Amino acid sequence: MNISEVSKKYGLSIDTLRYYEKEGLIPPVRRSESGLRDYSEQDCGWVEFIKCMRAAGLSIDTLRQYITLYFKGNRTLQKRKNLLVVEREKLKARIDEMQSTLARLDYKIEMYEGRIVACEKELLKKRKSK
Amino acid sequence: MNISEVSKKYGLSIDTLRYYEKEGLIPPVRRSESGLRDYSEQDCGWVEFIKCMRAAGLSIDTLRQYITLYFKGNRTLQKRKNLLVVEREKLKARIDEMQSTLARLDYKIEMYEGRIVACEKELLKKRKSK
DNA sequence: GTAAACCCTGGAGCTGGCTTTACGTCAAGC
DNA sequence: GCTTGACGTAAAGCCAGCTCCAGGGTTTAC
Repeated sequence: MNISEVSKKYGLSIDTLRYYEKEGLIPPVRRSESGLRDYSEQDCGWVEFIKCMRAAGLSIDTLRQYITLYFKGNRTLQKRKNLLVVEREKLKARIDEMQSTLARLDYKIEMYEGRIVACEKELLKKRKSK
Repeated sequence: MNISEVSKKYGLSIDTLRYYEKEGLIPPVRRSESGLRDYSEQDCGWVEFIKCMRAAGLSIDTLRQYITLYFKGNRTLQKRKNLLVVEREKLKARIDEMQSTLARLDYKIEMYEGRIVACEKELLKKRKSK
C-alpha cells in the first residue's frame, strides 16, 4: 500500500503520515527498491491507532514514548500499561468535563428556544395592536 | 474585583484574561480611574463561560462570534441559538469519539494485565526449573 | 521519449492559542 | 520621596502540530 492510499484510507494527509513517521509515532515503513514507502497491514494498524489516540487528545510526545517502549519488547509491558492508565485517566477527565459542558449547552439552547418564542409572541402582539 | 483575583478564581493566567478581552471573547471590562480593570459579577460570568467553552474545544473565533451576536441584542437570538446548536453537535461528536477511544484504552489495559501476569508466570517457571 | 503524476527529503512556514518582553504608570509602605 | 510591586499596552516570541515548498528522482500513459 503506498502513502496516498493510506492517506485516503485513514483521512490523514500525506504530509502528516510522513511527519508521524519522522517523529517516531509510527515505526519506519518498508520501502520499495526505489525508496517509496510500502505500508504493511501492521503499519496501517499503527496509523489507525495513532490517528485514534491523537483524536482523543494524546500528545505526539506521549505516543512517541509509547511506541519507543513497545519496540523495547516485553520488559516494558508494565511501563506501557502504566502510560496507558495515566492517559486513560486524563481522557476520562476530559470527557467528563465535556459532558457537563454539553449539558450546559443543551440547557442554554433550551433557554434560547423559550426566549425566541417569547420574542415572537411579542412581535405578534405589537402587530395586532396596530 | 481586580485581574489577579479573577485569575486566581478561575485558574486562567492574567495574560490569558487580557488576551481574551483583547480578542473580544469577554466584553471590555470597566476600569478604575487609573485604568485598572475592575471585573463585575457579570464579567466574571463571562470569564467562567468562556473558560468552560474553551475547555470543551470551542475555538476563540467561534466564541468571539457568539459574544458579538450577543451584544447586538435580541434580534440575534436565533443566530446565537443556531451557533450553539452547531457547536453542541460538534462537541457531541468529539465526546462520542473519545468515549470509544476510552473503551479501546480500557480494553488494551486489560490485555496488558493479562500479558503481564503471563510474563510473571513464565519467569516463575524458569526459576523453578533451575 | 516525454509529459503528467507520484514519490522522496530537508527545511521553512503557518495557525491557534497563549506567553513573554520591554517599557511605562500608579498606589502603598517605609 | 523613593522603592516595590501590581497593573497597563503593544508587539514579538513560543509551542504543538501540522503544511507547504524547492529540488530532484520514478513510474505511467500516451
